[in-house]
Amino acid sequence: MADEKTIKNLLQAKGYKFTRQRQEIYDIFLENRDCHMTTEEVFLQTKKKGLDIGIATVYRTVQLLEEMGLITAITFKDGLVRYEIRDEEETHTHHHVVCNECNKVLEVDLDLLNPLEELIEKNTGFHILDHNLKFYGYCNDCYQKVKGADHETKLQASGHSPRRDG
Amino acid sequence: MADEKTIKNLLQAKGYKFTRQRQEIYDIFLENRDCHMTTEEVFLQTKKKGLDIGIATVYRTVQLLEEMGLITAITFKDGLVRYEIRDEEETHTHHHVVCNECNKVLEVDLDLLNPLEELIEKNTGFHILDHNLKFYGYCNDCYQKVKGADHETKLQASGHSPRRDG
DNA sequence: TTGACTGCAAATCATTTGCACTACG
DNA sequence: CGTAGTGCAAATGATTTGCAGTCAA
Repeated sequence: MADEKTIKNLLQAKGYKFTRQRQEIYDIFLENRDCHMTTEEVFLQTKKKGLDIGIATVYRTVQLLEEMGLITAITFKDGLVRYEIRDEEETHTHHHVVCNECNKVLEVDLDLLNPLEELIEKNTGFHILDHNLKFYGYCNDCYQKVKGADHETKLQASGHSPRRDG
Repeated sequence: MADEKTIKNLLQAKGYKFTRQRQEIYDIFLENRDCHMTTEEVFLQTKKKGLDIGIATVYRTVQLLEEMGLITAITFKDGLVRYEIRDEEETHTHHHVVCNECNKVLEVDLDLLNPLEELIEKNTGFHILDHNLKFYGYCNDCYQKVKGADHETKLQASGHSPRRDG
């Protein structure tokens, strides 16, 4: 029971205190397994559930959970940091496919990078711990639209929605 | 001469005006082929060269250059957007290896994702245009240091330097 | 009891924008 | 000339932080 992996135990094992807020925020990640949420979105979830947590606490907790390895941060081209629950085993084979137009995110699970890491270690002298692979393009829906509107490339005041890389 | 790929021609071909500032900023990228610069850093380069360009213009120009495909944006775990010159041919096989400790960035050039994109397209219905692969770990120097200081994991006020993902 | 945790509001940092001015075409 | 581009300073948006009050251990 003491070594059961509840956030309570995990927090206490690292010398942190277990609080109502930390439990509630972690729950939100558990309840949203397939979502990539910004801190703001996590905060909105707490509101929706009628929980009373300040946004500063959400920021602090989300950082703490990431530091503890319970969630993972990702940044897509819109530049916002998003978080998702981290599955120990799956982590290394879990990649993202992102639509440049609507920002929809799909996940793919393929193991192809592990052997590669060895090669990189040999070539660079780096001690590789992790990797991060994202594919960008258009989802089927958006591709249909974009394909049509492709003549006469935008001139000046184009709506640059998706920008930064990730 | 008219179809030579100078920024002047490239800009004008897209209906943009050619200005001193745009030339000078693009030059900075040409002169810093192996660097991944934040907009701030590009701005500092202009200062160092005694050029007179406002930071807002640097932001605007860097976005323009990215939109035109002349430079590429990348975000590592520190959350800052960085840019580097884009080499048409190399782009698709150009990946980054980043040190979690000192943020040093190495580049590796390996073609292993192109065949994979087809597979992803088939499985997801996405129309893939690009991908982005980063490896994180410790460079040899930092690994030596970290290896030693590994007992007694940080308790509370730990210095969380590298954070967000990319 | 007491120091870690929280909430708020103010502060900070990167980036964007409004507007008057400048200069490319 | 007319409009896109520029520079400045103010505005914005995301995230962080100082501090006084709260609560877990």
